[in-house]
Amino acid sequence: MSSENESRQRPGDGSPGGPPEQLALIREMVAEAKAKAPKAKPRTWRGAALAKDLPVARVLVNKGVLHLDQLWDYAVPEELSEAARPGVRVRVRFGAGSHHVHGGRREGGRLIDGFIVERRADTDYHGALAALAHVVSPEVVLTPELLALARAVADRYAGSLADVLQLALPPRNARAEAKPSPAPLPPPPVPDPGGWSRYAAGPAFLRSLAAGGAPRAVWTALPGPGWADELARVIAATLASGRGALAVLPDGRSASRVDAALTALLGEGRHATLTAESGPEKRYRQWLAVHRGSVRAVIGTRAAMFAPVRDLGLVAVWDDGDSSHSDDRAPFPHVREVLELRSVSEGCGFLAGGTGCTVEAAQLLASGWARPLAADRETVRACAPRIRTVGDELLARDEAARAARLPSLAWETVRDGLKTGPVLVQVPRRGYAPRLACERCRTPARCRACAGPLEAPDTSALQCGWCGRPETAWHCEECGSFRLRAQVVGARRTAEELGRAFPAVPVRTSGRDHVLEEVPDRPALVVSTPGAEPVAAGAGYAAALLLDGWAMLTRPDLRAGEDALRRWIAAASLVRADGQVVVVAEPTLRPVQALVRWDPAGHAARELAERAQLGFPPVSRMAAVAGRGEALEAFLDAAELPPDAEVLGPVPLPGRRGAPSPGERVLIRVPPGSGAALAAALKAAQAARLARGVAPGDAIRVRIDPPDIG
DNA sequence: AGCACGCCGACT
DNA sequence: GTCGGCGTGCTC
Repeated sequence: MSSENESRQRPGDGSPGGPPEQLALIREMVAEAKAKAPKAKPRTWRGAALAKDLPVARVLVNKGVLHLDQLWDYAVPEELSEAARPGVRVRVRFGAGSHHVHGGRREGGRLIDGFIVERRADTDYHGALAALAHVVSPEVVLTPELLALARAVADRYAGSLADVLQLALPPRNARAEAKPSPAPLPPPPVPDPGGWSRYAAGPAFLRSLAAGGAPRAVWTALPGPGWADELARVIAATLASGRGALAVLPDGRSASRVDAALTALLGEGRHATLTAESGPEKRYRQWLAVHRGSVRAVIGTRAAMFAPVRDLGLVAVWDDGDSSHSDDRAPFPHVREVLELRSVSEGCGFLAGGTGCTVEAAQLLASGWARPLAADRETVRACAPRIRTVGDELLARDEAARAARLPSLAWETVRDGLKTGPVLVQVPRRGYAPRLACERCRTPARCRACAGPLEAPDTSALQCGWCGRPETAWHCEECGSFRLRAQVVGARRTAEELGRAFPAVPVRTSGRDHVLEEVPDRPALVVSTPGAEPVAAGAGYAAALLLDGWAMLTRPDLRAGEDALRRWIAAASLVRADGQVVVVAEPTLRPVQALVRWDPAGHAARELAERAQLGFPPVSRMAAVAGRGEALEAFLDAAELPPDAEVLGPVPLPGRRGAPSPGERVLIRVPPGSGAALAAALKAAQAARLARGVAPGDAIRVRIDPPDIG
């Protein structure tokens, strides 16, 4: 015993003469001995006045570590009984501490945050309970709905409940909490369908929401700026039923468009915007206004997917293919998946909308879980600009074009477009890593064993990026060619040269570092990377040029085709209906053809069928498990994976220059229906491993639905 | 992860 | 006998 313990001796202990360390030790040993005996009744340490009613609080401690992912019982002192309601934030002592008896309380461990989940009469714990240290605030923030959602998300992603709650609940702010939230406004009237009358099933979807129904749909939005107003109308229709609504958008720009549309439709005060841009106090104030029910509708970016909207009638996600819908913190939940869970557990409507269509959304349609909201072909043709393609073989043959690095059709389109308005030029971002593909027909080179992407770690050898199997005799399955190619052209330079070619016209750029919101309806060249395209004032761009399709299509990613199409469609949607679009990409490729026909949903459906056949996500569920060799091997041996799980790899992970090797990675794939079992097995294995304690260098990283499958 | 426990070797 | 090494196990 140290002298520190001496100073902690209880004042007025009644044994002033005894050696304090030894007395403390004896007391502690007695207490521990008692603690070991099984007991039915809750006990706390002598001297603590226990709450008369329900003296046990089941607490979720705010520690993300998986092996502590469980509830802990604490004694409720009488003076905290009133405030210690289920759902409030508390502080508790947690951790193997010096178990001194002090003032009749057990002390030790550090004070950490937690939430009361339940009040109970008794405990299953065979030991003396520590007491709640204090109730942080009387605000009931962890509602049963939110707890159930967080649990479902934690299970889905093999993560801990505490980690999910960290994403779901903004940090408390006392000042925001002290202010009362305004009284809620009465439900607004049912809106008229507006642009929804362009979709066969649109008006019925609105009517169902307004009548209290829970319809589920995948919405392939028509090109043009109408989508924000249409999204506002489904929210208004849901509010009209007396229920709440939630819409999640990929970025602040798109969120503010819907915000403006909803304000135009319903005025201020009926909705809150939850985006990362607000500071902590405002953020918590907005969250509280939603939680307290004074605001029934939420528009926000991905953290808003957990927004505690009262009596939820509709959840909506816009552009679910955008990568920012995937959270970047453990356990990496995806907005669309979380909203699906909410739709089921809270019995509300669901809408996944976008000008494009993801394979996951196509799966919701294919399974019958959601219905399509799409315009007929004639309407699509009337709203979409004309799309033409220039293959780069043609580019290669066209001498003049090669000199200017631009095919003549593209040149003419830009020149003609600039006569009447702005012209958008979309160029891929730097750092796009192309994958290997057939030199002749551009079919991606895949492993013959598992259909993973082939990679060339050095110039001589080919191997599979998933299972590591070397490939020594590749030939193209499609055309029989034996030659591969991988190449990215200097896209930015092309755009610069384009600017020089039209010296009389201003060139504006929009990219990741500075994103333009809008450009005026005047002739200008607007060079933008995908996702950063400014909206053109008025009816839209006169023309668009989509450059370096090859680079977009050959990224080493399962989603390359889907993603390229999504980005092309998004850019082409900003072009007015009588405008022209030229895409520089091989016209026989499926995403290119889908763009020309303006058929993103058809493309996604075909992609889905193909992935089902090849055993790819989202038809199969995949998990990535990464770590250092021996640790990874031990983890996989210990994990009780479902019998139908297939382990691909391991393959070495690409290391950062100068950093120690990140180890190796396996992909684990299970057929439909075994996803939950896989997540559970990985979570259990991880928990068991962490409970034993491992060196930091031996950490195993588990990720369900890894985003970067080659 | 912490942090304290326990059971072994060198010291006043 | 006592101080302290870090192996191992628990945290309501």
